[in-house]
Amino acid sequence: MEPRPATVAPMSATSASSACDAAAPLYPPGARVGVLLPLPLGGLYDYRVPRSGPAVAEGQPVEVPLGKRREIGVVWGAGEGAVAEAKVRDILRVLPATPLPQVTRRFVDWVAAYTLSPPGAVLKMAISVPQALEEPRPLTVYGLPDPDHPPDLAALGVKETRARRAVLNVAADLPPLPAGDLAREAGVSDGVVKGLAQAGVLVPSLVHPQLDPPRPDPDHPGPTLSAGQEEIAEDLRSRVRGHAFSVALLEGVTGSGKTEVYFEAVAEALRRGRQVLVLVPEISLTSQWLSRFRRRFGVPPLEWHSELTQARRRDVWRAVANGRAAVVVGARSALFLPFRDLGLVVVDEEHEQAFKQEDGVSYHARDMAVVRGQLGSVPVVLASATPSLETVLNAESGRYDKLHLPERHGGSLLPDVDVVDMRRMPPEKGDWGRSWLAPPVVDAVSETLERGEQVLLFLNRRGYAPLTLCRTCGFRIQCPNCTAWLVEHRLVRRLVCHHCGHSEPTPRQCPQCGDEDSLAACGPGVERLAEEVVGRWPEARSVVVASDTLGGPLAAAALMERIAAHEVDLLIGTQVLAKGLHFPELTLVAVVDSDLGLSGGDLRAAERTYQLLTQVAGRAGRAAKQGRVMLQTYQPEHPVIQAMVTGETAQFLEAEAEGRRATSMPPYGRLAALIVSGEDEGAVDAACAQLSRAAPREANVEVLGPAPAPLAMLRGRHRRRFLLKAPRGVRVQPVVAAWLGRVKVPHSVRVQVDVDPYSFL
DNA sequence: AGCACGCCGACT
DNA sequence: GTCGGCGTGCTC
Repeated sequence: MEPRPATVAPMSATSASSACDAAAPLYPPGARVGVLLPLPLGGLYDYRVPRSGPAVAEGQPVEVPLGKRREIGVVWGAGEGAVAEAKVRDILRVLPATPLPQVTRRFVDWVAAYTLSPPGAVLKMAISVPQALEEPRPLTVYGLPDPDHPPDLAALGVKETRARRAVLNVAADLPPLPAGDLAREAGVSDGVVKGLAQAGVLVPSLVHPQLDPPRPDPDHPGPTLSAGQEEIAEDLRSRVRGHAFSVALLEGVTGSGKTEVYFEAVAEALRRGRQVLVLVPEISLTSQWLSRFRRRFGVPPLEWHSELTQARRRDVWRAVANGRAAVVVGARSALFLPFRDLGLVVVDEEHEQAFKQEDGVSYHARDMAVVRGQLGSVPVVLASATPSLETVLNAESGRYDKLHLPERHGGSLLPDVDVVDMRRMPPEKGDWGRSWLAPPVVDAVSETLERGEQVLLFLNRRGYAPLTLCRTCGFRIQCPNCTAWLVEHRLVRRLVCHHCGHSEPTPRQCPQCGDEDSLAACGPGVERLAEEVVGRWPEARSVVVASDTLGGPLAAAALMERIAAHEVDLLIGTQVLAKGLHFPELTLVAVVDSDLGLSGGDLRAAERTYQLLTQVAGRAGRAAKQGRVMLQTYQPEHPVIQAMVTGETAQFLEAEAEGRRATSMPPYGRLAALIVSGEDEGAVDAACAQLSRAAPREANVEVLGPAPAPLAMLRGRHRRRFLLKAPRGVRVQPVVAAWLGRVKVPHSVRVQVDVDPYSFL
């Protein structure tokens, strides 16, 4: 398998996938097979197919002995024969699950090779719910022996009571149900049901429940598309019909109806009985997306994300594997679900950084989605209002097809963008303390509220203040585990580290000099901004919306409903409010600190800030009313701010691309990062010295580092970073693999590889 | 990832 | 003299 960067050089076309792996090799009893275990082992382990049992297919989940324990693994191929015959042990058990599809297996291998991870670590993501591979546990359900005839209680010697009558009435109308469900329906305790079963009035039976989600209806009456939208929708439909790999960049400003357009591709896949995967950056924020899906297709899709219960994950995994799941919307890990017959992959908000997994196997879900599409001969749709530079350049080079939705659907206009130069119009202090809003913004907020419309004050900083220092001695409160300041969260009266989650009660005295009440908050967070809002507009109904104030997904959805219903006048929010939400009455968006993301020397700082500002701006004036955006900035001349004002996105991206080209940075050059970490700083440095000595000396490869990682200490581990730079055409994997092969670092030091690093943290 | 083996400090 | 710390290595 040739690992190649998905976004740089597509692999040769692969043969069309089939719904079942009819051609999967079978290994007869006695054969030696290579089994991939979901452990970081490096390769396959050989086992023997038991002589007493049946043949085993490639892809078959099996249980094998490993040392003195048992592990679940997957038959990956023929045995390699490198291990002494005497060491090879028998497979213990063939699991009652269908083989992992061939495309999924090839995908696991591909991702492992590309990310330089052990294949087992990738397999672990693909079989993340081992229970899904076992026989479903039978469930006892209770029903009437003959639904058409009410039971003769007297004949069975059972006294008729009100509660029993209720249960029997319910049982007559419903299919057999578990005792608890039946009791709940009847409004009694389940003892009544059990009692009736004991007496023989209700009869138990065993069922193997399986998730059978309602099929989304492609022909459910949905919203009507404009002619422009319809044309693009048809293009997408034909890709789905064509059954071949392609990548389409679906670009359109916020509010142009991208979602409804790609829903037509989803509908086409449904008509053809094929499965659809929609990747979204953060599943907890998709309540509005889900209701749009339900409006279009009548029923909700299946969800896949880390907050699902184990039982739910097991059921969804099985439903995907057996083809009952028609549409799955999920976070990046959904890529590794064992789709039986995938017909379309959509990556929504493809520019989002959340698609890049940083810990463990580090991969970019958007790029791997393209690979998944290629391996399965499936069209891929990348949707965004602000596509990433990588994707834009791929579209320009013709590798991806660009589909452009030009205007806002429904005739609403893009908002006006005003720059507020904070150097010339500084905030004026009020009774409530410091102010963070410039006078023109204050006026605009007042006017908007007077008109009865909604306002969003956007500040991408959680908590009360990003830094707390002592006025007496200058001490700054730092995280004990990380190189980062603790952030005061006044609502919960704690100082919190936003990197490792450490938190401690806010002290009354300075931890260094012991002075009472000397600690001063520095700079604003959303909680502090809220003080100003309450001071200035006491009668406005305001709410702080940040990831840590949302509560669970249910509470978040409820809040969004309240906002949409205009039960709130003034939103003070972080980036959780920036994306994909539709609030018709929201007409003014003020960005409190437009420059926030620009500092820090991150390769993609400007691009990201531009994307975030565009997304936030898109929240303004999405319905009939004209929206307005105000950007508070200390750098009004910065290209990002200028691009926001003029709307010249192409020009901005071109300048950004030029900068990357000049420095040979992605997407014009290739990067791989090594993150060396450990609790013992000396050991980390020693390992770095070794790595330095062994660094590749190829002419076209450059190695930078070791440098302290931007968070030099994270979660109590000291961190150093190497950055390997290579021209675009070079495959960095063999170079890095050879490099790592030349050094041997102690167990206590970890070296993580990040091919195509995104954040530089 | 587990789990055992193995070689140096504080306990019965 | 043992119990146990976790550093190193192996598991087909």
